[in-house]
Amino acid sequence: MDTRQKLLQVALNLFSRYGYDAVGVQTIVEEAGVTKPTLYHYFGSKQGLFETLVKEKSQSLLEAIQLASAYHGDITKSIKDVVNEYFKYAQAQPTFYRMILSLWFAPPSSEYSGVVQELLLEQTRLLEAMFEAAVQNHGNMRGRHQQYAVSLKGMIDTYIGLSFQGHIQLNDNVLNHKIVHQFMHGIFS
Amino acid sequence: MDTRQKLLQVALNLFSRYGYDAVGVQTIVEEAGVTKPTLYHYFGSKQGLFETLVKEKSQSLLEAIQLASAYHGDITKSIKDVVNEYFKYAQAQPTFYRMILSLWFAPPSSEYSGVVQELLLEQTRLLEAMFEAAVQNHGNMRGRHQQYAVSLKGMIDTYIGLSFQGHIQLNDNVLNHKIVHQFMHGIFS
DNA sequence: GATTTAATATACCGATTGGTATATGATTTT
DNA sequence: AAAATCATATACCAATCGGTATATTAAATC
Repeated sequence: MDTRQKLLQVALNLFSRYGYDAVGVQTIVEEAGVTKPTLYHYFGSKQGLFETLVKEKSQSLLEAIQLASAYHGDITKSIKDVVNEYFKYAQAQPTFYRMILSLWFAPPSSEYSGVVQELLLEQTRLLEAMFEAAVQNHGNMRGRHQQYAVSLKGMIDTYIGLSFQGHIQLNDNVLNHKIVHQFMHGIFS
Repeated sequence: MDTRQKLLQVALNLFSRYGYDAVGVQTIVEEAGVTKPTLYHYFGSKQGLFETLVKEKSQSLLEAIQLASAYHGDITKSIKDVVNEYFKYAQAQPTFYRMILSLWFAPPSSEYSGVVQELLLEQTRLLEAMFEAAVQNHGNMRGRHQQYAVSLKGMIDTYIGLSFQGHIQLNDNVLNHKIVHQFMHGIFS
């Protein structure tokens, strides 16, 4: 692995395990087997390292959600696909997803909040677009895209969080079906 | 206000606004108008200050949930009361609740994680007891107390989080009713 | 009134923080 | 082959970190 990738990987592990603020630049470069100027050469700052990390790691998630959230006349199927992709990603990248979850409600003033909020916003946009497209067949959903998007996302993250704490397993088709069913029921009742 | 209370109040505001790690002891004592030995006299350490803060601030929430979660033959009503109390508390103590939310998924190694997890555990215990008591009238719930408890908590926190970000308003009886309805539907379907 | 205890301040500790000025090989471009 | 750029290291910076040894004042206890 080249130095740049090594730094990103080490940073992810450390940030995830101890938190962004608790990990010093010195620790990162030591574990990566390089020195500080190397890190600053690639990323400019600790914050720049974090931003690069989040953007590169989240790319595949955003692409997957974009595909899954396409609306083809069956909103229930789209939601199911979306939930599936989230669960798949959370299982494939648990360290990263855990880190993002832990920063969900981070204080807006913190230097890492901006990137995380941006990532969240992009996800919300994709989900909103899905609900917006479904309005043609479900008139009662009109004007509530954002609310649906954020509450679906909240529901998904809740279950992913529960899986991280060992309460449930995401590898469960029945669970997926129940979640979607529960969510749809919340919409149409 | 006496010095001790002042320190706790200042610490809460700073922790909530900038995050635990990002706030130095020096900043806290300056804003409180005292010096470091005073803080260490009362709380022993930065961590001790945080623990005291969490325990004192969460006491009223735990008491309210304990009362609301009592089971008197109508599980739907109990859940509704619980949700109500959570929403009331989150509105009364938004700064504190936001701080706790931001530490929900904090790395277990961090020095503040222990207290937060303990608080979460106490809440889960109360909710579990509620579902456990309801088993006599709802046999299909047997053996799932913990899962119900954590998912109800997750749902509540999701909505509280959404309100903090301006997406919804907790001051809405209809919302409360819908949440409980949605949750019950998830249980019995 | 004397003694103890609680509450506060001054001044300091070593360690660590994020970040950089400067230099040196290594690689690429011209 | 020369010049320029990239990638890395040594050695350092001021500032801040959490925490404390010591002293002093104020309040409570005897």
